[in-house]
Amino acid sequence: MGRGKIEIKRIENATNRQVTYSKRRTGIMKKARELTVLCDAQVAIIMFSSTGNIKGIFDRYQQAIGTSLWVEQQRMGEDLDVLEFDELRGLEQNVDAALKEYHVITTQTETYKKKVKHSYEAYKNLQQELGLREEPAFGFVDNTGGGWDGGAGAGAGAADMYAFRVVPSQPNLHGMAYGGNHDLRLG
Amino acid sequence: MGRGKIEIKRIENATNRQVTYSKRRTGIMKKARELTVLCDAQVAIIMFSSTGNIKGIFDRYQQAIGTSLWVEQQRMGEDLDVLEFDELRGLEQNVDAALKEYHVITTQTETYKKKVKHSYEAYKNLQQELGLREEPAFGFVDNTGGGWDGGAGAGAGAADMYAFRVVPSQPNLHGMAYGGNHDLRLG
DNA sequence: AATCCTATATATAATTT
DNA sequence: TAAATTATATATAGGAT
Repeated sequence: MGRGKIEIKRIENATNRQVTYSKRRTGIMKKARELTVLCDAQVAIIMFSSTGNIKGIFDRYQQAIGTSLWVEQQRMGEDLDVLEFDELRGLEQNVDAALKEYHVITTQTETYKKKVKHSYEAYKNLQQELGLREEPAFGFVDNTGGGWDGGAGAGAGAADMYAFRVVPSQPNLHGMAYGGNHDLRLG
Repeated sequence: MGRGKIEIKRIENATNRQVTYSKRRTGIMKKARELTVLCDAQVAIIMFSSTGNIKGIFDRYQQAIGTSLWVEQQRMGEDLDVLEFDELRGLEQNVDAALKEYHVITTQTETYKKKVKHSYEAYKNLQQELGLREEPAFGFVDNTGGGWDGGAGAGAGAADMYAFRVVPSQPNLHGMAYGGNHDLRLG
């Protein structure tokens, strides 16, 4: 897709890798946005690039907490970025941080909202039937508020934004309380 | 990108919409897979198409529970699908179901695993500092098991799979127990 | 290291099978 | 309908700024 054909294997040169990441990320996000519009679909994309420099990360962190750890945009078709890093903690010796980028693209319709609600109920049932026992450590969150309909009657075709972030813990699927074993010792 | 140029707006014809969804989904997944390889990045994509017929959905559901609600693949660069639907529940009148498709593409390195662990710790701290209070309803889950390193020493470059699914609830960020108000009444 | 610039590689809309 | 085929629209690699 360019002047030359490239083999799909890790780009060893860090600069080139970052450039390619940036370009291709843009491309994927564009396509995802198109898909949401064309097919009335919901697409959520989370990308974690393994590159990124500490200065840039720290700058973005400061900017982020300037408002909130959540950086939300309610306009449809916009991207959403949330960043967090380990520099902040300083509890380990690792020097270069993970730059995490969260992107969510979504189209929200009343019809969809209903469907999600139904699936949610169905899923709860399935969990019981299957007796799942995993204790997940991360959480995909719906930040639209307490309920599925957020406010008043809500006009058809209203746009909402779903977002993702890392959360500290979750109960297991049988109602266990928060506070399990999360001693994340390395090696 | 085809015989004719199309305008980026909802495709009204349901058949065409589904065809386009399918084709473009394949395209996006391919690009995401390439990105993970080229840039040593982690990319998670979740797509919810609003179309899909009941028969096909039910077939896929049966296939899914034939093994597990989780359909996992440990090979790197593979996709992951988890499906659930509201036909199963039948608690509402809605006829056509939401077909949900979860796709996760990931490259897992020891370095990355460390970074995630650090970010996780950092995030916990930030949450306390910011006093976040949201009670998310969905969860992005890490299904690699109890800890970050799953087993023994673990060889460098080992591939793990992160997956996403809907979970029934989460505690808030201050340690509240599972079992809050999740009465999802519709409008 | 971002942004612009093309030549080329890919994705895909329309069409055919 | 679904799958293969193409003509065309887009994405992007490599280069210049």
